[in-house]
Amino acid sequence: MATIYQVSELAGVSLATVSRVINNTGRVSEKTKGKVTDAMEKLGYRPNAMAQSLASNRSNSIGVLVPELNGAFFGHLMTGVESQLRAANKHVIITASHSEEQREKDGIEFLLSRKCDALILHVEALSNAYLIELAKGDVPIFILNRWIEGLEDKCIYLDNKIGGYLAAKTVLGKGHTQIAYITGQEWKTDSNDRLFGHKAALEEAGIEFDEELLFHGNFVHESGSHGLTELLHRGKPFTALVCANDEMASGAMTTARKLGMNLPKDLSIVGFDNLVYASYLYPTLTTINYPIQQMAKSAANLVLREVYERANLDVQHQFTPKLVERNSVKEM
Amino acid sequence: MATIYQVSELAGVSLATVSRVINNTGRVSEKTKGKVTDAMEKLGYRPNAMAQSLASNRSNSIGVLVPELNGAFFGHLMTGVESQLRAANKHVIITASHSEEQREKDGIEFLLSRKCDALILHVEALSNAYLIELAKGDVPIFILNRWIEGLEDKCIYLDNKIGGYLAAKTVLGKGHTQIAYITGQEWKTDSNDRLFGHKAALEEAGIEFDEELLFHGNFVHESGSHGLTELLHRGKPFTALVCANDEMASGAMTTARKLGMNLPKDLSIVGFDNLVYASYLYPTLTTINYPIQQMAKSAANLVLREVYERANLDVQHQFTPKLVERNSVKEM
DNA sequence: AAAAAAAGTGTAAGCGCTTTCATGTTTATT
DNA sequence: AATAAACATGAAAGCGCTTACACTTTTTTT
Repeated sequence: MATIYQVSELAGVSLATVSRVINNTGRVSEKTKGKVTDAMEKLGYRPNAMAQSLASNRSNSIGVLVPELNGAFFGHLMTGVESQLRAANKHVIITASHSEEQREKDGIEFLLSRKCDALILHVEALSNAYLIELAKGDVPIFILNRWIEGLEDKCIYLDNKIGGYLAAKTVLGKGHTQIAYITGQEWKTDSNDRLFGHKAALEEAGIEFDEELLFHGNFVHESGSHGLTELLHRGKPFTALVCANDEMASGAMTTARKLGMNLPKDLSIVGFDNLVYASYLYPTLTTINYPIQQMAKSAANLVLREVYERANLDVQHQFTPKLVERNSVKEM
Repeated sequence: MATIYQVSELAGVSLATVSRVINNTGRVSEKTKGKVTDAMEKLGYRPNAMAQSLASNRSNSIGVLVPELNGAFFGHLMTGVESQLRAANKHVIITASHSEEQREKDGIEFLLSRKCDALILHVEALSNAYLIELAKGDVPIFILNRWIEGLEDKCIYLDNKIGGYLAAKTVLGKGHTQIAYITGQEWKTDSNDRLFGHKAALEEAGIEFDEELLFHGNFVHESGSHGLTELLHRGKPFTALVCANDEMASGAMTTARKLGMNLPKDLSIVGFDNLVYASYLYPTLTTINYPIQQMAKSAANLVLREVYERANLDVQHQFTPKLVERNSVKEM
């Protein structure tokens, strides 16, 4: 592999000049630039990213921490970040944390040791205090899908309350009044905000929220199944079920069918996230769209702007979810 | 950030000694090692990965190229690779190519410029010749989901022929004789192998393969929809439809339902891949399991063994798909 | 107890680049 | 034509680490 030294020799200029043309910094005459690019071409020269990083104290890499590498949701997140950053010739180092506090810490430590210029984090178990402390360090961090007081300008998040409100409104609007709800983990703000929105819509409609119609799930398919079974078992009637995410909604659908229910005739269901497969289900699932890819792009742009001083990048901090109406809610 | 120099000073030893304890190379007495680790601890020292790479000519990073970052299939691939490599304190740089030849080349070039120690590639558009040439370069490459003559020991792949055979056997075994087939792109070996297996099973059963019952899709949801519409339109009757992957199968299911068909009563369907959502569909989809995560782990182990000289790692080159029987195929 | 081998540690030369500062060369200004 | 400003280039000092080699000390062998 050719080095910058060989390029400089072939071009008949100094190292410094070659470096200038590589980075497009400082002044170089057109003529010299031509000689250098020719030499680079001829040698098939490719700068050594490690040496560049060491010398410039920039690694041009951005660490990304997500709970899982698989899963439709995080797939879109990664796609959004990677495509945007790659276009700027930066690269992403992705690692998974499985939503466990220790693994989230390890993941961050790992990315930090890799000398990332910035971190984009989708963390759930770590406390606000920890993140605020982390943000004081040398490496800028940006937080996806979470709002933290004091770190507002580092956060990109969705208004889950409105989402929860919209979901409830949908079934309410179709005349349902007996509405069950399957929520996610209590310690996740997403869960709480969605539930908060749900309750607000209920209250607005003059319907009292009934704890008996609430099941505490954990955002995975199975918990949607268990949830419906349990709710049915409690004996309190309901005509609609809103789930805090699509996965649980699909779990509930599977179980409903197993129990011989006819959907949406016997039960209306709405989800949250709008995963790809929401429209593959039967009936196709009415849900709340989570523009995660777009949000991830915003996060990438934020990094580009704050860390690499790129201009004219459009960054939006708060996003608003929208209803995606399909066929899983029937008119009463 | 503390440097190795400060550690050596605090510990009262030389740089070389500190380096030895960091890397666990060469000999260091227990006593000295203790002093060094204490000093590292006290300073919160974290080696600068860039400097290490530059000096050792090892980046400890492995490049991974996949068509998409989202999508259930590649999610599992990435999970398999990342978890295994991360455990070995290596890190992965993931980039997406969208199955286009130029972007696959660009992706590889990009990873190479990052000084990856090895590349794990899931490429589709690049020719065998190109890959064979690439393999001659300095950076070892490993190929996932493809078998290339001359690169056998760099490849980890699935026997798609058996998979196609199994899928056909399933419907055949239930008494179906009029079987339609939706295939993927002709230039993808996966498509061809699966179709090959399909035809073999048919032949074995004494059934002639009918071109009229074959639709050329492209592995995405919509093409399953179009496929079924078109096949139905041709007028040739069939009681079973086997699709070259689950995505197309789910597309076909959506359309079947839209046309008022009752599944699996009016049409039996089988897929391929066993994506997570295959069991969320209605009816739950009978399909062929693609152990991609396990295969990805094998690829990671292969890298660890070949590039980082780790021993005792279990590497399997060829995998055999298995049938996952669910409810989308009815007994004739 | 002397010789040989092994163990433990340090010195110093890079790895391939960026960047500051100095210097030489043009071009514009009066 | 003399002077100042702007432009173009090079020399050299690192960035934080690894590693070949040399050297000293300890242990083993005879």
